[in-house]
Amino acid sequence: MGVNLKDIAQRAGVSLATVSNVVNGYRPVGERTRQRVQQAIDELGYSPNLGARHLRRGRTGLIALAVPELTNPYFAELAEIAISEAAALGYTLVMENTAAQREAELALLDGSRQRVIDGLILSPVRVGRKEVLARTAGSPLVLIGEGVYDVPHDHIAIDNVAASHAAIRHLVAIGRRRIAFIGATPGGDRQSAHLRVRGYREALAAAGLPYRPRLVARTDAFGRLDGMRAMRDLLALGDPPDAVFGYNDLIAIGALRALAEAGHRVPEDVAVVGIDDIEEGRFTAPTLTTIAPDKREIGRLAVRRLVARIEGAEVEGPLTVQTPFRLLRRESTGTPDA
Amino acid sequence: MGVNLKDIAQRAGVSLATVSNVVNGYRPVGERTRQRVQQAIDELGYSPNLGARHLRRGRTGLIALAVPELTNPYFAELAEIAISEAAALGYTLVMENTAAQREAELALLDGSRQRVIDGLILSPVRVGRKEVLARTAGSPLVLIGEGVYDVPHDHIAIDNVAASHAAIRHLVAIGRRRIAFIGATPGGDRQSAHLRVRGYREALAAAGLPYRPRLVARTDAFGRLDGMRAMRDLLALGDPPDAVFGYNDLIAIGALRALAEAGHRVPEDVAVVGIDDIEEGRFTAPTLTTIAPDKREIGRLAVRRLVARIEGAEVEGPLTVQTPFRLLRRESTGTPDA
DNA sequence: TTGAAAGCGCTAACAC
DNA sequence: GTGTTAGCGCTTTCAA
Repeated sequence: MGVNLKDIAQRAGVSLATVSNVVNGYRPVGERTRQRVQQAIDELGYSPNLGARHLRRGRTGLIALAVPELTNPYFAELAEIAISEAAALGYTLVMENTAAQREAELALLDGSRQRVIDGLILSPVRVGRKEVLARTAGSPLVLIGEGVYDVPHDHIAIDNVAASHAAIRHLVAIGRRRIAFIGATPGGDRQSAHLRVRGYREALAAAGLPYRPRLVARTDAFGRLDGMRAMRDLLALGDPPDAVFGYNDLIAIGALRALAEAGHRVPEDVAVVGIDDIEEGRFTAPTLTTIAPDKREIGRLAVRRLVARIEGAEVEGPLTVQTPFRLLRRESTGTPDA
Repeated sequence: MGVNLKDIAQRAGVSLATVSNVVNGYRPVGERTRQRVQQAIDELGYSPNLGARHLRRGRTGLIALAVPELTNPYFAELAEIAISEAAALGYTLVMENTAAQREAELALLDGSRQRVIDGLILSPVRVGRKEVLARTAGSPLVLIGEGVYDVPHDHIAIDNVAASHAAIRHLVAIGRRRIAFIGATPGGDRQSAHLRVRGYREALAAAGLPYRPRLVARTDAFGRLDGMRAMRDLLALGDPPDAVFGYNDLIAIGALRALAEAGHRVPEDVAVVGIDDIEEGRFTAPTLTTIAPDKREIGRLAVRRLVARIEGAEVEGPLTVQTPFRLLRRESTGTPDA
């Protein structure tokens, strides 16, 4: 249907190769020839058939970003950044939704889809080191977020333990003593949940506060509903917490809701902190204090690393990059930043 | 790099065509032969090169979903549905973010990208009938959401006017008289904003209430921040509203925030209604009354229509499909559903 | 500086 | 039921 190289070559009275060279600049073309070709291209409205180009080059120009839940604003915000970065580098980004399913993550790793995409950015939650190592697909892989360590792939993440420390230190600094954590995982999954719990425990210890297992609430998933339910359970304890640190902002927002329903004041009765800095947290009542990862940095770095690997470029620096984060104090801990 | 048809053919001692037939079922293959081929496929770990297949078939297997903002949960939720529906039909869905930019929408319509994708689902906000008609790209187009009418393309949307009616009727029914609208557009863009304003005016008239232009707040964009600012302005009026209808849930949530900051009670002083039924609205304090479009229906229908067009199937029924919606009463209008 | 031509891996029309 | 083969549109080597 479309106009192709041959049409242009005929119209301009040159060979296919010459047209290709005008389009790709693979080797020099005489000025007059180039003009004739360019004119033909403009007149006929040619644009290359990327499928054919990719077949020839052995690449598709597609990279995938696989996230456990697209409806988590954190991933939506990350996706928006990654999409534009990929476009800037001449790649098209395909979104995959693993729905936090182990099979979906394995399928991605093992490349049932892999023949179509040149590389994969994966936020793993149900697979670990072993599964990543067992990967057979040959295309580059960049891991983001969760903690699958000691694998021969690029990995972009914040320092989860340090992030927890920062959150807990803040809560301790405003005088809280019974600090709960919501979002521990039942199984061995969600490495980052383990890391965040570890940071929580370490920070409690550093502050001289006791670790109370009953204040660590497990959840099956990591959405608002999970946070709300867990908070209700915590409030039902004989001696409820005076602060809550959520695995992520959605959980913290769910906790805010449960607290409001139960008539507790935030932050007076209970202070709340999350992680992710999703926009929603700036509009809750009260606004949500959070640990803000540098999403722009994560999204851009992940795409750039992946593309560099695909194109065989040298990548300097270590495989694992820890991106910075900041504590954003807002109303839910009573001490908004300026 | 990968294993290809030829490798399998050699291994199994058959021709390329036979292997292709085993894989695609284009024509029958003898049972014994099929087994030998299947064994070779399993042993060598073959999976077809989709690029080559698509080149041959003249299709890429890619469809695009272009939305004005991926970080609007409405679109994220819609995308999640569309991605899985596309996968079920054997297509891969590519997300495009137009960022509500006219140029981005035009580029999509006119197919600078079009050679790679088999079809496009577009939520237009800055282009109208004329631009859609001027489209040169030949691949199928399905419009969702906004009101670009009288064009020869499938269009899936809710009845915006009727949705407004439902919202306003509800507010009138609970005794509100000074009902504001937030999210009118300055220029000629966002057809749906015009339609929603029209529904608002019609419903006011039907209820015998005066139309007060000062209660219609314009916004540049349609996020939480826009809603918050507009609400602040409305509150600064000599005679502020006793109810607010937001163009969408994000705007309504921004309005909630402004009301909370100003110390107004919702719904006692001001009732609030949005449109979209994003999950966030179930967790705000108070929870948000909203008009809930059937996102699942919209997402699935859009993908199915598009695929049907791509594959040249007969599509019955009219081009424009209006999907159902429901009013979900929650705390922000004081009368939660059961 | 330009042209001719060999495929990339696959499908489908045409043979047998 | 199976094999042979001509391309899909493009890039890139080899020649001129």
